This record gives sequence, structure tokens and C-alpha cells, in this order.
Amino acid sequence: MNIERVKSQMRKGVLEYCILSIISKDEVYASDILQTLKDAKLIVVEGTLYPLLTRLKNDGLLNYRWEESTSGPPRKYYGLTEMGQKFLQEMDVTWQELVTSVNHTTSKNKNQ
Amino acid sequence: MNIERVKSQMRKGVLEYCILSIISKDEVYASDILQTLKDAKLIVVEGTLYPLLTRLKNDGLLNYRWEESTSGPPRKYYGLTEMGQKFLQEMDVTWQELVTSVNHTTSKNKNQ
DNA sequence: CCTAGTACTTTGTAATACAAGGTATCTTAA
DNA sequence: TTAAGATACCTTGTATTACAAAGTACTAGG
Repeated sequence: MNIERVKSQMRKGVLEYCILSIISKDEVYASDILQTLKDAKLIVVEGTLYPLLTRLKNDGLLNYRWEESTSGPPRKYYGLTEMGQKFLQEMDVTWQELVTSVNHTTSKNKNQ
Repeated sequence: MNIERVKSQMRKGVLEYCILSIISKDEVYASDILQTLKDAKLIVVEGTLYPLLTRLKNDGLLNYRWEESTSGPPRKYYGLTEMGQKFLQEMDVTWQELVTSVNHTTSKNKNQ
């Protein structure tokens, strides 16, 4: 048991939410997403992200288009589907509710 | 893919944190914890909680004492060890950092 | 071509939440 | 005294999924 495992656990739950949110702002490809998450200290590795993107696509929340790159192989640029946008809105609510619940449960005041 | 799965996912990451926090406020037994979590809309079932309490105890974060009940079999009342208290403090920080990271990542403003 | 860099994919493993069922203890009431 | 119901704790099997590590494929530059 160490704090890193806890951090990893907490991250898991919000990964999909953060990824959908990142994609909602701009068409991006995997490396962009990794960099954005890294900047936000939400560390994720390739082997986690790629299967997750595939899953979200198969669930109809994402779509993508191939785009040529001037510095390597072509990239998959992801965007939100209409369904993805609706889902993201629900996740916004879910996240806010979770924050409220956790802050309430963990508040120092015993009788709350 | 449905929003319930997402909620469940998000809950997972903070379960240990909430449970340690609940125990830090008062000596409680499993049913107390379940009720507190339920009140906070952090639904958990027995089959999840018991193994988790055992794990936290084996990791040295919790201890317990048996106490007779006037309305059924004896109960295990859990308390935090010194190590558990320290760990809880680290989790407080970890949770705050996560909230900051997620809110940052999912803010509507593209350039933040 | 060969090497280095970039991008995407796959495979195996470990962790763990949950559903469902099980065991043990205690109280109550006939 | 015993059967039924309630309470409390525990176990097993399954599915999900993050991660590490290794693999495949494409491009550019010398």
C-alpha cells in the first residue's frame, strides 16, 4: 500500500471524463492528449490511452479522421460525436456530484 | 457504455479515502460505514466493503476490536492506526490535487 | 537502404468492485 | 426449546481495466 497506488486509483475514475473533455475543445491525436494530461499531472501511458480511445470510439462517443503528418506516420485526429457531447455533459454533472459527496464525507466536522 | 458505469468508476478511486476518513471521525463498524456512504450517495455493497476493510487492516492502516451488540452478533469496530492517520493526511492532499487537475483539464476555456 | 523518430496496436498481468451465496450469532415468539 | 428472522461477517467467481512491455508500420534524412 502506497500513495502512488492511491493516486493511480483516483486517476482511473476520471480518465474518460478528462479525455472526452480534452477532445471536446479541439481535434487532437493521441500524443496531444498524453501531453495535456501530463501537463495536468494526470499521468497516463500509451498502453492505457490507445485501448481507451478505441473503446470510446466503439461506444459511439468519438470518431476520428486520418491526417498526414510532416514528421512521421499519419495520425488519428479524434472528435466528439453528438452522443459524446451529451455524454460529456452528463459526466460534468457526475463529477461535480462526486466532488460534493467526497468533500462532505471527508470534511473534518464529524456531524455533517 | 452508460453513465452508471462512469459513476461506479469514479467512486472506486475515492472509496479508500472516504472509508479512512469516516473511520477517523469515530469508531464504527461495517454497517455504519455503509450507511454513511449511502447517505453521501457513494453507494457500495457489502462484498466490496468487507474485503477492503481487511486489506486496509492488513496494510496496517486500521485496527479493530470486537464489541458485543444488544441486537445481534458481535461487531468489529474499526479505528485508524497512527500509520492510517498519516496516510489519510496524504490522501487529503492527493484528493485536492486531483480535483484541481480535473477542474483545470475540463474547464470550458480551451487555453488553460 | 539503413537508422532514428513517430504513431498506433497488441498481449499478458495484476488489481479490484461487484453479484451472489455462505456461515455464524443473536433475538423473539409460539 | 425451537423455528424464523434479523444481523454481521466472509468467500468465491467474474468482468473490467490500467499498465508494462513488446511489436508493427510509416516517414524522413543521410
